[in-house]
Amino acid sequence: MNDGPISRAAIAKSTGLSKQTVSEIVGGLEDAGWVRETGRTSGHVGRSAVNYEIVPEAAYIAAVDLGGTKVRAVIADLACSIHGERVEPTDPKGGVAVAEQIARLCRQVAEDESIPLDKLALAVVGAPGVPETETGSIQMSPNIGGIDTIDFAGAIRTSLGVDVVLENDVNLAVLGENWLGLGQGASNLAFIALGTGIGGGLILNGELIRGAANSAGELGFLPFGADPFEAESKKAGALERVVATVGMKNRYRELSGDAVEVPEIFDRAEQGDQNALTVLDETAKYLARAVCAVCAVANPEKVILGGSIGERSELVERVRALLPAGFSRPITVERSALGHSASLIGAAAIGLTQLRNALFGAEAPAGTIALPSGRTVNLSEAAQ
Amino acid sequence: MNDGPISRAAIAKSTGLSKQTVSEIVGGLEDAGWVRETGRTSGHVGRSAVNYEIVPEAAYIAAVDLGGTKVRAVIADLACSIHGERVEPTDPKGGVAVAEQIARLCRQVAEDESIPLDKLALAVVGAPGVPETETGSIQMSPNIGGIDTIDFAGAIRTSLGVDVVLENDVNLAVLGENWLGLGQGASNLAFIALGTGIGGGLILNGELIRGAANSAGELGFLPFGADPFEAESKKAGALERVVATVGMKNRYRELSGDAVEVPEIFDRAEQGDQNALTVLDETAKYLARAVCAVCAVANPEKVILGGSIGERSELVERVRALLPAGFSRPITVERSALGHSASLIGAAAIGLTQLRNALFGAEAPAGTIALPSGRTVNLSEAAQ
DNA sequence: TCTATTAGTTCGGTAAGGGAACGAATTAAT
DNA sequence: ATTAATTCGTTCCCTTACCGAACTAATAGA
Repeated sequence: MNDGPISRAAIAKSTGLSKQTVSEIVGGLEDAGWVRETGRTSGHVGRSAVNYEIVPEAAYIAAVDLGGTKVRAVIADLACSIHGERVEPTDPKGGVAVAEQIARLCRQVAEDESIPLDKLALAVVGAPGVPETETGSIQMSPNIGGIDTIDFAGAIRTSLGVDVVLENDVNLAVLGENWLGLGQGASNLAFIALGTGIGGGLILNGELIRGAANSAGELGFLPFGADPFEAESKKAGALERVVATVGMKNRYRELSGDAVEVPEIFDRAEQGDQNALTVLDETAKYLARAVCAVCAVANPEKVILGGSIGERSELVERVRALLPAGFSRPITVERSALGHSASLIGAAAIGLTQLRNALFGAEAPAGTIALPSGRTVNLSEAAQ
Repeated sequence: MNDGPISRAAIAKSTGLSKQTVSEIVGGLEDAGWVRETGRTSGHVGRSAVNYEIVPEAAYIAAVDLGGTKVRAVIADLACSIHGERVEPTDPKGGVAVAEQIARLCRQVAEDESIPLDKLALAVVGAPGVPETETGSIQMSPNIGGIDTIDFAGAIRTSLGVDVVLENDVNLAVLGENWLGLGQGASNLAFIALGTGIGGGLILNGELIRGAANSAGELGFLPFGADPFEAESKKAGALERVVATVGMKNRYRELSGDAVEVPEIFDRAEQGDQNALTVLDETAKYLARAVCAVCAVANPEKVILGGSIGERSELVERVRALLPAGFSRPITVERSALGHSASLIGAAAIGLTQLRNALFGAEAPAGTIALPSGRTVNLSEAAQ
């Protein structure tokens, strides 16, 4: 379904439904307040047509990106436009305190934008880790305390009064890129996020892949980098040990003796520091191998790199240069277009898809997005 | 849908359809000859019910397993029973000759079993390599000559006169294991076949994963084993170079000086040959890493090992022993229950699913199987 | 003003299925 | 043997979702 003013005749043409069926459906939606008239066509031969548009303020969803350091919340309307935004440092108390912080942020954004809370249909919360649907908790999320032992989704739900969906942030990122980023139209897409850790999000056959235990895309456990059968690798993941923040810092200290943060390593590399360049080269090599692994297993059309480290063009270019040597078929690698907003946009994608499927007929299976891509400019603009 | 004699009332209960709807549908199928009455229930309180069963001989599909050395063809009826089997060495002329061989084998099996050819609805052909839907050819299949440049599917189709579906053999194997093997009920399942090469088949979200270019599961290109960015790895695949038949033979020759075949290596290992044991240990380690890689990316519920090398319990046990050291969550690894028949059974699964969906309503998306698992004993028996 | 063209409605019809009532057949209890 | 309880299967009518054809309405351009 495409958005924007559209006449019933045009809907009939594009959907293949007959004119009177479309008239009936549109009539129903109009009576229910979901769509409204918005002027008429003119200019071409023949009778002018009445145009309809979705009533943006008919329903809203909240999209939340919960990170180890920051929480970010926005509200999106039915027409897929963003309204307002709030960012705060993540409450260090963790657990219920974070749940309440998220609920409060959503309420505040709604108030900022004069959106009545009862029009809020759903909140989608993205976070690092493995959300457990049964318990409502989030496992394996070391940077946010106490959310692995409580019904985190339930706590937000109780405080905010709307349904809550939890999803892994990298999974959301791949949905975001699929909707508004560089993966548009791809039904087989991978997103690899490299930052504090390394994680992957996968869309295959047009659907988000979560795996049997919601832990598909745990690329940190790819069996190379460090020795995969060593005790330390069992905890941290063989690849994650060497390729993510800690691994890069360690490696640079090994080479240079300096204990510096990752952005500093990038800066020094730019200034020609040989040790920093070595670290980047090595990291790129590992990242390239991770890309190869994902392609060997899943064969996506495109791999998008993101995360605070993975989105650095220094790395993306190095990876691009390495890949032709390692794989028989060419692999398309892109730098994330949405940056750190990919997850937030993905959260909006899930929420809006669910909402719109409920209204306009649920043709799409869960984990698939079918949203208009044209008019959602302000979401893309919100990206950076 | 479950098979076996079943009353209309029971169908109504299990499908949720109303009784009269079921009566209408069953009536239609009976008129068309797809189902028939088969006695009545008795024993419990209440009126006795008329039972219906599928008419097995109403339609058939052919399942073909095309390998580098042998072609195997069977025919399955609508009730999922196997009828007849023929095996032949693969025609070394390759190309059209093989297509005609397959068509002839199918005709012969049909004749053996007095099955009229016009009841044959479909032939599903599994082969190593990457089938191209657009051209009907099979790419990357070095052991069977000339099938990458012709319309192989079309050639079979022309000669046999029925629709032909080509599918990768490992993809079929995972479908086979999902239907009648050790992966029953799993909607996230992986099959890794290790033999001449190494390949993986993946079912995620209940659907077969083919990837963007039909080459998901090309595990030979996993970036470890040999140096992944070396020229040789680009052709053969870094992992395939060291883990499959040729790699094992080379490694054993390196260690011992003897150029022997793989089964001989296994025999010598059993007799305590230290070099042979080393080769097995190393191969197991690589295989375990491949399992880890698949689990890190796709997180299947279970990984099934097969192929002439991968199905050896010596390897399966070694892999099982290694895995707990390499992965945070336990990974379930099984030895293929269906052995070299997994692909054939998968081919039957695809064919029968397609056939039955066409008849009984196509609720299931492509790449999903929804077949009865109980009564298909003779297919499982045909396995070894 | 007339005409081609496009928009939208009215009217009837079809396919898939549901709900309720009811007759038919069967076992179990009296 | 009769009756009650239970289950099977049908009949009748309803709803939902859709389509096709004919028709009316509006508009640009000749």
